[in-house]
Amino acid sequence: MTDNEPPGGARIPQLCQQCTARHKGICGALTGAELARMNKISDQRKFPANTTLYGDSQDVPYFANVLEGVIKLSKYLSDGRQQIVALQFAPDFMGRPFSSSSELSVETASDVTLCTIPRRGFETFLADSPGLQERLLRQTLIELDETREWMVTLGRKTAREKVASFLVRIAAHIQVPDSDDDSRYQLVFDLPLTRTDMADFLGLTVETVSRQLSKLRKSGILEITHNRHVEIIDLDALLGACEETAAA
Amino acid sequence: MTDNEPPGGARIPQLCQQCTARHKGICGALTGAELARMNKISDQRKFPANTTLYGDSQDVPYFANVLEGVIKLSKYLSDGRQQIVALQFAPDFMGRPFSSSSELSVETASDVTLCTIPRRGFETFLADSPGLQERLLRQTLIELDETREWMVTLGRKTAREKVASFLVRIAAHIQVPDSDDDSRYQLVFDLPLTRTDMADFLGLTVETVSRQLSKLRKSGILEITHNRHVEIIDLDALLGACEETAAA
DNA sequence: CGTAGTTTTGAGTTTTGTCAATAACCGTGG
DNA sequence: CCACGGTTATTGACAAAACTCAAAACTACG
Repeated sequence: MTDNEPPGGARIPQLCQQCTARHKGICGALTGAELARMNKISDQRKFPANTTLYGDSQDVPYFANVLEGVIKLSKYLSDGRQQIVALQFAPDFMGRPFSSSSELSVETASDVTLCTIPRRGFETFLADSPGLQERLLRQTLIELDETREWMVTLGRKTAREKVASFLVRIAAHIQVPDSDDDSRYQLVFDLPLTRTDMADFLGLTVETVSRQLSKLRKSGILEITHNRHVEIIDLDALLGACEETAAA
Repeated sequence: MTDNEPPGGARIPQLCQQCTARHKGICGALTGAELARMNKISDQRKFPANTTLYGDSQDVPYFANVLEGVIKLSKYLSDGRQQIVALQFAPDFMGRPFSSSSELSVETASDVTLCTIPRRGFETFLADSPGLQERLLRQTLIELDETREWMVTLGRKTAREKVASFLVRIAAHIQVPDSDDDSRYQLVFDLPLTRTDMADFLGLTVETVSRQLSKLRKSGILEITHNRHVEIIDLDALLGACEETAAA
């Protein structure tokens, strides 16, 4: 592929063409020319699992599209209790424009590839492009919806329902390398979180998470090998376990 | 005050001038001319406590600024378990542009005054005014921050900490009629929620909420009369009770 | 193979939930 | 002003769910 700019300046950069985020992510709002400009200031970077990208009370110095892997956003109480408040999967957009008063810690849960964009550059960009701003508003509203959905899980579900809901959530969002299965749920995947992280996402203890997983395993709903590798055997039963009716 | 339009068309409508939302709410982003246009299609309306403004899975047909009172947004599980996912106080903006896939029920918790704007009108407005869109994005991001903050309460705090956190939250947000006290927290106020609603916001049962309130009362941190009327006696102790360290 | 880190399992305790009874509050009408 | 009925809140006794602490099993990796 040549690098010649066509007269209109609307060529889509090579890098962005391959990028998953091109279709569903924030960049989908951009014109070819804008993409080219964005591409100039953005940077593809890889991080190993369990890297702290950014700690408390500091502004993240860049925005990013998650291209691969899972990011966890968490909050801490002063005595160390932790709550994971969001997981971000590809092609989610990561970052908080207009600076954040909320103190969040941003860590990679698995190996992660990001397309990073320096904060400053992105914010001028945002001011120029109403399309981008609308896209960002839409994505933020969706995140808000999902966060509220998870509040129901945290506040009102039992340990069993929480664990089942977590597995379903992962099955719905995770990307499995060379899987041609693009149905609604992945039935086979590796958990991107340790038991401790799962507990911190679900508002439970490690032991409770482990016990509930064991029960799901023993009742034949799923299989777990090597701690992380999950196969969902009975999807309907798992979906049912996300919200069990008292009666019956 | 005369009603003559000045040459520039930038007069601020009488109604909006008085409106609380004028300063902090969504309308602060508007120019005088825009306010006038918005004012033509908006409508001030009062609702008694415990009115369902909008039920599940329907789009709210209007947007609104909350001028007075408290709105609760809640979600239900199929067996009736309820979780309140947000409380909206004046001058919050209420509504979900671009339609919502999430099924929310919107009810008044107290008597409420709204400045309503028909959905259609607001959305064309939004498309025209980048300032409004940015304002909306900012407010949505703040809501997301607050929701995440509350997730920590739901997932990781004890019953006592939850109840204390709730009281502090109310003290920080509620408007008290003819109070000249504009400090950070109102020390005297009426609870806008029943014990049942408090329980549904905190992920607890009514009985647990009641017991924790009794304990706070008996330890001299606050007084409660007529069920709803709260006086905070020892604010520091209450703030401390929001996040208690294991040690000690 | 051995070691460090994770996960699972067990036993006992604590917190919170459940069920049931009592008490307080609110509006209405005598 | 007080009595009444309906609703809402409190309290108690008990049960269940989830947590804590401790030990054993598994996994990954040198």
